[in-house]
Amino acid sequence: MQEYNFTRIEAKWQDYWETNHCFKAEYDPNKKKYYCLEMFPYPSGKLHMGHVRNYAIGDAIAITKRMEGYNVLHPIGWDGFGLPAENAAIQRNIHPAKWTFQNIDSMKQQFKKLGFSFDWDREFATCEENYYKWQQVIFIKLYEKGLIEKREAPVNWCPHDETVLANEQVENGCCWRCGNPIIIKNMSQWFIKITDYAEDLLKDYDQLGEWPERVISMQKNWIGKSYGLHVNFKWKDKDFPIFTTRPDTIYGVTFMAIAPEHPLVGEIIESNKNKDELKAFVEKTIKEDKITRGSEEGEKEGVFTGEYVVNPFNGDQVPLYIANFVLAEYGTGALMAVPAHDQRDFLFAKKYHIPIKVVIQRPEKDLDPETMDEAYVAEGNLVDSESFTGLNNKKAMKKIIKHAEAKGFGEGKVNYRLKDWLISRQRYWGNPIPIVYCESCGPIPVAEKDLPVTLPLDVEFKGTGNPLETSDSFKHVPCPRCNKPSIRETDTMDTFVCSSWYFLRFCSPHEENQPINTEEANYWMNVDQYIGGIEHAILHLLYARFFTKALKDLQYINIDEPFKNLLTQGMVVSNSYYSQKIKKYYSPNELSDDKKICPETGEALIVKLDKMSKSRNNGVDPDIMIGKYGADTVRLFMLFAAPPERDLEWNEQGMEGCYRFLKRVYRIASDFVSSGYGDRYQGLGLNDIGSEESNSLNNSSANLLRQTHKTIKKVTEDFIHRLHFNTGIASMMELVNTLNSFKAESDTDYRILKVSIDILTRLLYPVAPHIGEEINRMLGHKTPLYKGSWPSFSEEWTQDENATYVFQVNGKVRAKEDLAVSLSEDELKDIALGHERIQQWLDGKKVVKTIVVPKKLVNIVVK
RNA sequence: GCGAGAGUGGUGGAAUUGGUAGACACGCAAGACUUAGAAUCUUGUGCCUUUGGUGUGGGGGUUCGAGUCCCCCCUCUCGCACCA
Repeated sequence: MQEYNFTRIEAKWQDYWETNHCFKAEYDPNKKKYYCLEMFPYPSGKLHMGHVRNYAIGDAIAITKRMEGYNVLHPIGWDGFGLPAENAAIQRNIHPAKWTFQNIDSMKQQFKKLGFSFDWDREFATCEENYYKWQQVIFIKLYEKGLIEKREAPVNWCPHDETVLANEQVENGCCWRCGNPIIIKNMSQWFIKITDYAEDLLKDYDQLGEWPERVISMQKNWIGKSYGLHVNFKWKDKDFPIFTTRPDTIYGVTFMAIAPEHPLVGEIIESNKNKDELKAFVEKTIKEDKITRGSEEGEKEGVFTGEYVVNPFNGDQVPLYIANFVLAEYGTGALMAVPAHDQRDFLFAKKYHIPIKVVIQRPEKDLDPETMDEAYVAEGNLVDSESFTGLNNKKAMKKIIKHAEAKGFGEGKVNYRLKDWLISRQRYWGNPIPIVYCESCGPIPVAEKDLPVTLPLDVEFKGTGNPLETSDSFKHVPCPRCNKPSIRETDTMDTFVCSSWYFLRFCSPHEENQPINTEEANYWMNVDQYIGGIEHAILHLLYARFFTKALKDLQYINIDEPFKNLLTQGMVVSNSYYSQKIKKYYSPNELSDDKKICPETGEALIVKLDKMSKSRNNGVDPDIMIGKYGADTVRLFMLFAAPPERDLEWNEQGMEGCYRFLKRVYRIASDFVSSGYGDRYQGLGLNDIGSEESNSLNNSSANLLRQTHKTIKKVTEDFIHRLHFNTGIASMMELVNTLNSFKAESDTDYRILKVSIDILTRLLYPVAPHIGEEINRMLGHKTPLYKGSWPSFSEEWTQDENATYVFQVNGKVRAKEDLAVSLSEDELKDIALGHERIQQWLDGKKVVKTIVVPKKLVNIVVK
């Protein structure tokens, strides 16, 4: 018997796959395609277990689909631009490009050691000229189409990373990357008009296949569509527009509120005698960070401006307040307030003694501003609303909007919470925005023949300011149109732009004349299965959906949605051990066996499950695990321990279990080979077990044959239809348990054994490919499994001859019996009723009813 | 507050259509082999007062039968959150 030597086996097959380019995907319109893609990694330097899980899932899918006969595209590349490279430059004086490519090299080695079936011939990094050049071309096309513009706006500025951020990249008022609070600044910046596509983004969810409900709901939430009335109030002679989703309450407006950041604020407070006081309030509020202002507990504050605004519906003059809770970026930055029917307005009115006017009365007709202690927000009939009085408030909405439209002071409007995507970044290690500013011509795109605009080397990384500003050779260039000395844009693009179309470039990565080869992209797209972390629910997934739509409108492709099916895998988590006293996370290896006591202070440590990370000191190094157990075991465990969408708890003992399983598989196969029967049955397949032969089998080989068919059925269902690898693997373990105790004696037994091991090998291949190929070769197959086919089963052989019937009395199990499935309902009934153990329970009772469920149970109902 | 998801043995998890709850694995226990250990193998393992009772967060309901369907409640995780 040979030992399971994973080191030798894995090196051998990895070498074979690489040398023979086994997973190279070829464009062939005559073949049915399958595009399997995992979110490409940021080259941080080392793979972590989260990566291993992500790619183990994707690879299992890719391999299965190949075996099913699809032409599979399974590419890999690198999200090469980004801030960590620049930070490394500042801290360690290494150029971002060098740092990035070194990291790519080492991660690539790790990928190879894991044996993933990527098409390495399509590999690229977004920081390579041949990629970012084409992104600059796309930028210019979008710019020329009016989908990109530069404008002055209040934007999110991260003082720590010294760059602006898109709305999507601010979490709870903090930078998504470094976690420091952001501040709002007015700056002139580049925006991509994603808002033009808000409606398409909402509409096309129905083109998607399997997407997690929560991702869609998060996106819908983010886009934030609402219907309402855009109406012009009047301040002095000026229009004072607001947006409301409650036009039915328009006659109940008793004050107006405006955001402190609103451009009209200066003018409004100009003539006030308490001007300085008002100014102080505005400045104080703007300075407060977003978290305080946005929190629920945050006090609602405002100041009266001394000005009045006129309601165009009834001519009412209502006081105008500047209030801290009004958002400058939503709607028009000002709002109408109806204290009687909006809780926030109600609290504000009470605080500042503003009148309350009821315009919706509930059926009891008892609403009275004097006695109300909260706003009435339910349905009712309008009162005090001129010609609309008496109408149900919901029905009145449309009529009120129509009225405003007829009178010309307002219109029905759809409002979105989604803002345009701010893509400027004041950083070096990103794709340069290909624009030159000329004094006479204005902003001019760089000519395509001069692309790409490359990143200069004569820059300094000082840790303050944009390093590109320090490069004279980069900044000072002639105008592309008139040749006059001009200044080049020094902002680079948000790295999320790079990841918004990489899946399209994978379809034709070597295309030399355009960003995307339309024919090939139309063949491969869309991505049939996309796999990645939930953290990109809004960011990357929304941007990529938008980009796909915009590129369709530029006629590069003919599809609306990039990702047909999305799988968001859970995190890999493990226990973290935290000492509160010395504020330190311990690695499990530093602790004694019970892991609960701090070795330095003796206090009880805080133990909890956390996402694996460096900062919590609870990470497990994939390299060490691969060295100890082999890539197949590591991959198998990642798939076996939990279904993909759930968080996976790291447990090295679980790894041991998977390792034992593979060793057992290997032993069974090598025992068979050394039995001498291996050679005799070369080429023998499952379907070669003839029906005559199969009818004359003894019990144990008939069982094995049946279980083999059943395992194919189960694994097919789990791997292909449900993507629940854990249960498919479990059923293979059951088969192995049977094989383990199977004693082959006759020639027929050996034939069945051979076929069963063969099938097991093929089912195992997607989740443990090295050992799969090795055993396949050991069994004498000349064709490697990567060219093999997915096994099929015969339905007939998945059916047992006998089933364990449960006999119940009044729904309680009282007896069990193995019986032939061919028995009729009446026969079953008789057997159950005549059963000794059952009769005890029938004694003195009357049988009311008997239920027979084929192959399952007989339930006798008695009184 | 709104939205989504989850709650099953000592642990990870299974039960796809209402039909034996706990597959598979870990752990644990006993045993075999061994001078001993490691490895491997065998057997057992929800709980209890065991011819039986009880059990899928809690309470009710539908049904011959509920982890699964319906109603109410509790807890946890994630996302959004003054969105006018």
